[in-house]
Amino acid sequence: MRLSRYPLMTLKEVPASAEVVSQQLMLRAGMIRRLASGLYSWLPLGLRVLRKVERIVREEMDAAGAFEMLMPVVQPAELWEESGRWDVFGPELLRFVDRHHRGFCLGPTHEEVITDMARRELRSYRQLPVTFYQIQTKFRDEIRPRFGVMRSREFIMKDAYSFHLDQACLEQTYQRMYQAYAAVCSRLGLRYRAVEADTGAIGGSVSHEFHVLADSGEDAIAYADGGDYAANVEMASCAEPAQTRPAPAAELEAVSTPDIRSIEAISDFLDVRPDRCLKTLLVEGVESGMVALVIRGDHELNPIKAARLPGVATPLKMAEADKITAAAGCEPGFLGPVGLDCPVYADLAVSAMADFVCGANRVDQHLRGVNWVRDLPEPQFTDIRNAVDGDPSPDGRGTLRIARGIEVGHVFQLGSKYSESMGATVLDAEGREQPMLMGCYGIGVTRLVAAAIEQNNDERGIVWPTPIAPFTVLLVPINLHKSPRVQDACETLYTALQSAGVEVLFDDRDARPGVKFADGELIGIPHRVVIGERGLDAGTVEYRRRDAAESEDMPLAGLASALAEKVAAEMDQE
RNA sequence: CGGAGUAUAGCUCAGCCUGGUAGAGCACUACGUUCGGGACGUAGGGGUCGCAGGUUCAAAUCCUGCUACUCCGACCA
Repeated sequence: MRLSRYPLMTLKEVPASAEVVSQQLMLRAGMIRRLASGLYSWLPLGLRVLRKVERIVREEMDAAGAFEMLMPVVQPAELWEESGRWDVFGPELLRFVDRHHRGFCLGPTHEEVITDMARRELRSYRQLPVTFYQIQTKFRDEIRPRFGVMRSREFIMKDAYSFHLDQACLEQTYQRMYQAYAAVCSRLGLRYRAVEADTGAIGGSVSHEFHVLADSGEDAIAYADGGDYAANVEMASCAEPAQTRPAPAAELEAVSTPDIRSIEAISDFLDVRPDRCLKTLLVEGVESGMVALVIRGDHELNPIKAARLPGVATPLKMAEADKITAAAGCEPGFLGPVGLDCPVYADLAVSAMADFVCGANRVDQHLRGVNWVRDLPEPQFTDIRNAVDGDPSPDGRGTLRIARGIEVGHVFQLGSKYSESMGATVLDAEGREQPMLMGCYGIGVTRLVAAAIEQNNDERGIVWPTPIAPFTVLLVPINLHKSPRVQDACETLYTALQSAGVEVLFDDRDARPGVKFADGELIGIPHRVVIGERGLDAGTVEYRRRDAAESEDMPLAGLASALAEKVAAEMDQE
């Protein structure tokens, strides 16, 4: 491609609205432009990358034995009513009516549509197992779209759905998909982790998320440094504390703590460490009442674990301030479990605490030297906190570390959730009707592009992994329009690279070299060749990898094939 | 949805407090000089100052309402 004819739309300045590097660089490199909140156009340069990611995903899906198809973006409301999700999905589902007043939605995912297809077309166990996938636009009316293409309302997803007669078969395909996802991530050149995950709105039992590691990631993941355990922090279970509870040593006493409401404040005020304090939270109960959740002062409540407790409303909802005052007789800052008239759950770590500090359920007062059994009955101890760095791994092997991740993929064993509600059955070998078991598997294709940038950039711009770079070789002439020798050498090399199948970008613009170098680095082309009079005298050109600090000379003779080899070697680096 | 903030040229922003004929840098057009790390000169084009109303002789500037966007808290590929 000749750059003089290519619509390269780079920006010198960072648009004010962009907050994460991937978004800044995608805008600056001219990959995307914003149309409205959470809606982006892909410019030619960005689309080249997107298509490459799609191609890799497609290849891995095909290799895993899945069949590509394409389903509509617009879906009829009836299907969603059948599965029961029309009422459950919430405002993220963009709904509308057509001219005949029939209800529709924009597909945020396609379980309903594929299950409808499956129940019509799959009648016999002999047709199973089978997996279908599509690479297609999804729409989710996110409350707050953020980070550019990373969390947009319209995005491209690869979604796959598998159908089975029995659990063993489902597990087999699940494993195969899991492997395919791992292959996609490594072919893309990404550092990633697969972790156990919550199933959320999609439903089902077993699920794993694939996270690209990046500090800007919205999720926290926990992984063992001495074993295989890895889970989303939402899911990571916490073991019972190793140490047993010491015997009470201090007297129970009430202390005046005027306007001291947070754990931090009370810890400073009384000079006790936060891990000697209790944090008491009131949440809505299943019926009108409330439930108290007690965790150690330095820990965080895990809302997913808490919502699973009997008697606690799902999803978890913190009690309103006025309800707390009515029930406990004080404001939220002074809550404690002593004398509280409602069910109390305390975290496992709390069971090992003695002589602790907690709120007195009276304004401006806390208790210190509090002990279970002696001062108040033991509550039910259970796991309700987030795992933290340094916790022992739940499987007993190694210590947990916490890292930030961008969720780029999610695989689920759905079981019969959709096939039962929508009547998707086949006849088994004995001629009996059986609901099919299903798996579903999603990859955020547009998000993968952003995640790749998030992980591969420097102060000058993007540093593309070769397999998804928009072009693989950048050809920069010096004084192209004045030197016939440079012009000849460039034209020859350009043609040779093209016939060697290399995606070469030839910067034949009438611009100064600095501009060309800056643009080339911004858009992240992995290999750069500079051709000038200087080198031609010696029969060499200057070569530099995008991620290298220094340039090196390469002989002009045989250059095209040497470069083609370099590129090919990096194309498939699993 | 709650809280905070912003809206002036294609982009980044100044001007607003203290009302008086719309500004800078970058980008764009033309010509010239320049040409190995985002050059320079000269000349240009481009704005109903988010929208609507009000106060005033006079509003980008003060007041009211609306809209859009951004940021902070509960969802997800």
